[in-house]
Amino acid sequence: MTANPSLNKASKRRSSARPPGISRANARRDGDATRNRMLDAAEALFAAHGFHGTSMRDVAEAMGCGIALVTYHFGTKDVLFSTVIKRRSAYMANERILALDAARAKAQENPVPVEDIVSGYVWPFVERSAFGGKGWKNYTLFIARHANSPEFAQVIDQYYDPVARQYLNEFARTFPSMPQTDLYYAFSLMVGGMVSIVAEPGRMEKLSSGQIKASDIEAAFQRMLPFFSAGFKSLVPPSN
Amino acid sequence: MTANPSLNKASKRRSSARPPGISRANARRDGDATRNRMLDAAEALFAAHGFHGTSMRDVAEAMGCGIALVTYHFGTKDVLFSTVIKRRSAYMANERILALDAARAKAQENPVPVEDIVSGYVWPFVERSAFGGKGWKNYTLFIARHANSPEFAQVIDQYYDPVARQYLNEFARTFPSMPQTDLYYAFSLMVGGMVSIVAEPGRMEKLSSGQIKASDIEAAFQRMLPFFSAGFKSLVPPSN
DNA sequence: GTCTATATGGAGATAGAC
DNA sequence: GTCTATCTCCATATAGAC
Repeated sequence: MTANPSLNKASKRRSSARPPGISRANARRDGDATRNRMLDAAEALFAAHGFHGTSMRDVAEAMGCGIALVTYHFGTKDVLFSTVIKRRSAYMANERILALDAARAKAQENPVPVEDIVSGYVWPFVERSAFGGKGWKNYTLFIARHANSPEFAQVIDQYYDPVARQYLNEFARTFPSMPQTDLYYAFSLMVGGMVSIVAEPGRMEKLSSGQIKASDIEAAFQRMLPFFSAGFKSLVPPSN
Repeated sequence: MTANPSLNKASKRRSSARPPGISRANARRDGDATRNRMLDAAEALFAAHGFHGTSMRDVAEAMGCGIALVTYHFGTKDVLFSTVIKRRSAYMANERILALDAARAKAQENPVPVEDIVSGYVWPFVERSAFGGKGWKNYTLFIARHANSPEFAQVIDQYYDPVARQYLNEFARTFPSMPQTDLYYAFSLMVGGMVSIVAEPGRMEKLSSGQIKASDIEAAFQRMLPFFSAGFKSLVPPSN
């Protein structure tokens, strides 16, 4: 539930760090730290305005540097975009796998309860959105914004499909009588609902005339868990 | 289930139509027909590449005309965008209201079954996506693509909120013991799932290794209906 | 690793002829 | 109602100095 170790290595000094005693502190700065700040800026801008609504200039301006530095570090806008996903997807994949392993261990020989499978997939996303700080919040908005666009979903799925397949397999073990197609539909409805509810905190507030606190995403999870679990169960064919 | 009467008025001649016997058939064409073809082109392009990924030039090129004609008819890109929504939202709103009225009449004094409320809201969207032809298909993709982006959702909601509120009220009558907030969460999960499943037909095919026919969106509805209905019921507080 | 300068093309919007 | 021409600005990406 804490920061991913694999993310921390990005803040370590590289072997090509400048020798001590160099006066131009701003000139030769640490490249990895710069790249990370650039990813933060791009992540926030992509989340707020989308891929096509964000320019390399916008990223450079948010960084307080020239555009050339952005292309120096990432080459093209597409690489910058996919690197934003790559940076955080490993952590989420890991959390989801850990949750699945724990659920399996708890269930022992029995089928894993659907609530535990749903929770294992949904909670890491919701938890990071609510408690992961500004960076993770931007990232979940980023994902929500691009998830329904095939051109971007293709890039996103590249990082999320392997874990999604493991979860689909676990759902299949819990619901052995359910057709594969129904499992895919249910899984898709779950993911679509999950990302949409994280997408726009202010939206539900408007519909509900301010009854929902935008920051209270954790409360949303307490509804998603029974909602999705019951949804899965509803597709179990009647056993004659 | 047929075309909305309010859409047909767009194809009527305006009083400023050209007098009979004019030779330049291509020059002074019918403005409303042109506007509609332009909306078709913009709708398809916005659906495929999003607002920021589509240029006025793209729309003009798809039309086979100059850019000036697009700005002549719609002024700005924002107006073109919102007009795309406006053109079809009235039909959908009407279908949903008719379905709600029918469900109420069927239930008489009793609470309307949750399945009928869910169906009344979801079916018109799914039905148009599957059977409404290329224009409606593009429109549902258009909605799915922009639904999770606050800047666009604001424009979309402007046309959909009134009917959404009526449905929320009906859900509240069916589930009188359910807190309002839970109703909003459930409604949001339903809408998020609905649009995401229509968003990318090819996506589930990939996850399912081709077991789902992309065109078979109606089959998706048969899963959505029990899934969402069970989801709503799962949030009913236990009655002591 | 970071900068300035630039190459090349596309963006939204308007003017005014027909 | 439609066209050509154009204004002004911004896009991505690169070259080369420091």
